[in-house]
Amino acid sequence: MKKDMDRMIIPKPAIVRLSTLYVLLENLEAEGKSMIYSAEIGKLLGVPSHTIRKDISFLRQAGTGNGYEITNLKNIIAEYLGFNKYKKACIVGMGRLGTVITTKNGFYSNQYAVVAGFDNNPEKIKKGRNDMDLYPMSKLKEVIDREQIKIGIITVPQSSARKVANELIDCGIKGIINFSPVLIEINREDVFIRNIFIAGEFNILSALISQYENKQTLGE
Amino acid sequence: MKKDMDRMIIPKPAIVRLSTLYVLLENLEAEGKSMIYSAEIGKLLGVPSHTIRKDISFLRQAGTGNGYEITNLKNIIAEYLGFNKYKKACIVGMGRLGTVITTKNGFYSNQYAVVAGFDNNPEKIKKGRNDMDLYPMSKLKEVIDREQIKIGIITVPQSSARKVANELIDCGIKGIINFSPVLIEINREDVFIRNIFIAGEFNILSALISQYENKQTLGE
DNA sequence: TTGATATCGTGAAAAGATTCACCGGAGTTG
DNA sequence: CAACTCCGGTGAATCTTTTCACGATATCAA
Repeated sequence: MKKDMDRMIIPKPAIVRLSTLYVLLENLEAEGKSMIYSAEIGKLLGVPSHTIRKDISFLRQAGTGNGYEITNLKNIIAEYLGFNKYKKACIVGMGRLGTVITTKNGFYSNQYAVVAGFDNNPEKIKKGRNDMDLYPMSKLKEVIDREQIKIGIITVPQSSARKVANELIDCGIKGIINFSPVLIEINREDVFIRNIFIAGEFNILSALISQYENKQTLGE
Repeated sequence: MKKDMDRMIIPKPAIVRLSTLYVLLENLEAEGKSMIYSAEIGKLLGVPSHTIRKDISFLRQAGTGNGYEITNLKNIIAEYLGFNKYKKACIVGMGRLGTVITTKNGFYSNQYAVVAGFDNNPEKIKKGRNDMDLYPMSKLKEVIDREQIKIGIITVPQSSARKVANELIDCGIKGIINFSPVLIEINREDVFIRNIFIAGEFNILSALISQYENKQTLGE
């Protein structure tokens, strides 16, 4: 029953899709649904059903041939992709955005826990409005080590984002979600950065829309 | 001097990179820098220099052979990708996240304007704390038509996200930035959705980190 | 002007991701 | 227990994207 033996490398886009699928399955499970078909998933995710089947087939252990059992599929994805390994995160920058993001109001899954918040403004770390512990920046390494945190969120202003990113990496953080509108230089293949770049999203949409329009015009 | 004639189709990932590059160039320009090399850009964006050169070469009109003039490159990208076409956006959901995102605190580029905010809670649209006009949901179509808005931001709770997305699309919106933690069904190729999915980002990082670790273990 | 150096631009090769098409197993029906 | 239908699984074909390698062009110094 070779499980780890032939664990192949999954295309990155497939990882991203499966990660999203996982959240979808969580939602469906909460709604009380128990089975789902590839075609249905595809519709919900906006991708063709064969893409879904292929993605799932990379896991090499899923279905029985007739639909997917939601809880089971969810667990297989979590296990295969290692979701259960790194559940703790910390956040640097307790301004308004940082506070909103980490408030348990449904904008982040309760599967993960943001266990520590940092800011170098003492005022910001006084307010006990959050569900997590707040610390000054000087405690960064201590807390990350103690809590074994591997994921960091950056919500500091532009000017200090890069510095903070480097500090996090030095403290052993392996994954960063960056909300600050600045690009972070990465030159280590063992650290992953997800830039959530609101200004960039506008540009991307703008470009996609007008590229689509051009295509239409050319085609006619 | 055929410009539009041989306008080729640019790979989507290249569009996304160029869109990000644009924001980088804005930053650099603001810092007073005037020239930049592909290697430098690559370092800042975390991609190899040849990828940058290739991306820029899709534009077919850029360099002189020795570095890029920042302002010029910026303008070429904007022109080619149509950034100057759709600058107006609206936002639905004036809760805390919606308010933070649209506050001019540096989290979104001043190149775009969120000109209207909607909410169906009359309380939320009373506070004059924002820089934009606020309306009840009933005015959606009227305002979108009048202002010729093509981009919409969704910051409503999970339960109504899908409904809101459909309403926006019905009103003629062509690009959506969705912050709600729910997947939106799209079955129109003329509407583009960018899901900013915080819970999903955690999963993705978690998966990338553990996939990396597996690779390391296998390789040794 | 000439040579040396640095950097871009791009066609072609390689790698990577998606789509296709068909096989086979699981339910279902009579 | 066939026969039929519906789906998932997956190798192979196709399509897309990235990487490579090298010719061409600009810059600078002497």
